[in-house]
Amino acid sequence: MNIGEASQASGVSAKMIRYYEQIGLIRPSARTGNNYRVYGEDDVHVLRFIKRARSLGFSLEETERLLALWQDRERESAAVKAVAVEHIADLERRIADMQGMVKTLKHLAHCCGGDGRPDCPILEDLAGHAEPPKASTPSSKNHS
Amino acid sequence: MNIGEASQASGVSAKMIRYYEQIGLIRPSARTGNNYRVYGEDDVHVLRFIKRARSLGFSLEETERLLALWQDRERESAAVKAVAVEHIADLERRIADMQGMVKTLKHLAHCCGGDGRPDCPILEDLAGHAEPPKASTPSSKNHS
DNA sequence: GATAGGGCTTCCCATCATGGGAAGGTCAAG
DNA sequence: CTTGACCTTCCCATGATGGGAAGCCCTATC
Repeated sequence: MNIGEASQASGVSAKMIRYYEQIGLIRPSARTGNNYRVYGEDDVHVLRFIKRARSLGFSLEETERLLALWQDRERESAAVKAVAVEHIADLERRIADMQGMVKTLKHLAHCCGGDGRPDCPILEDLAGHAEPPKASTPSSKNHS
Repeated sequence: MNIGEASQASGVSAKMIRYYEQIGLIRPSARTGNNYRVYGEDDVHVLRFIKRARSLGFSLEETERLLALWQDRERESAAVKAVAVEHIADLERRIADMQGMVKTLKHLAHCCGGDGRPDCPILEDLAGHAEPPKASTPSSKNHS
């Protein structure tokens, strides 16, 4: 199997497969005479494992740990669970942060007329109790 | 005011102040004879505005738009609200994504014994219906 | 006056995971 | 033999931030 076929079969882009190899997440694959990478079914399973882990939000580092545990027949499921639980906590922290933002923003947006007038509680919040400066941003932005 | 003092006063690191200047988010400040950047109260207000916007999750690009609107006396509050509303939608999308992950992970973690035995539904989920390969990850990781 | 320390300057590099694209080799079909 | 679709490596970009080096400047202390 070529890298393109492995990519198709696993859903991981060829670019990423090479990258994973480069950072040592997966082993360097075998090569054919023309220097093409060759993959087998096992490799595709590994790639799918990685893809699934990524889709659950695990970092590549965590994915590496999970991959190692997967291969270890002597693993204790507690070790796997620990990785998952920590990740859940991280996700929940980030969710809470974003929910805080949403709450504030919704309140401000609710209070904002959203009409043709310039008065805007959103800007007032961002500004604190300060007046806008005369010209603080580069007014002439010739970015072509 | 030096950059260090402006940093103190605004809560934005000196490094970031220079960066914001570099990317054109804020104007290049005046300089003293010794080439030090000098800031005034207005600059600090702008930095605080940026900081507050960032803390609400706005990207620097969105922050730039908000900053421009802040300075524009002729703005329509609808324009500001539009930026905010779009950002809220983005946050809610990301929150929903993460909540999906959390839901799945919690279920899996709940089903996992978390004990000394190797059986683990978390790994089973990640693996699909595949068996772990003999050796897919670099086993000897001499990363010092 | 010399020296030490702290602040400032610029410049380069690292993060994390991914994509884009160039330059060049290889293969299969027409 | 050409064309097109692969593959290879290498470099660059993203977004927002931090780390750190080399070198200049100012002030306080001895």
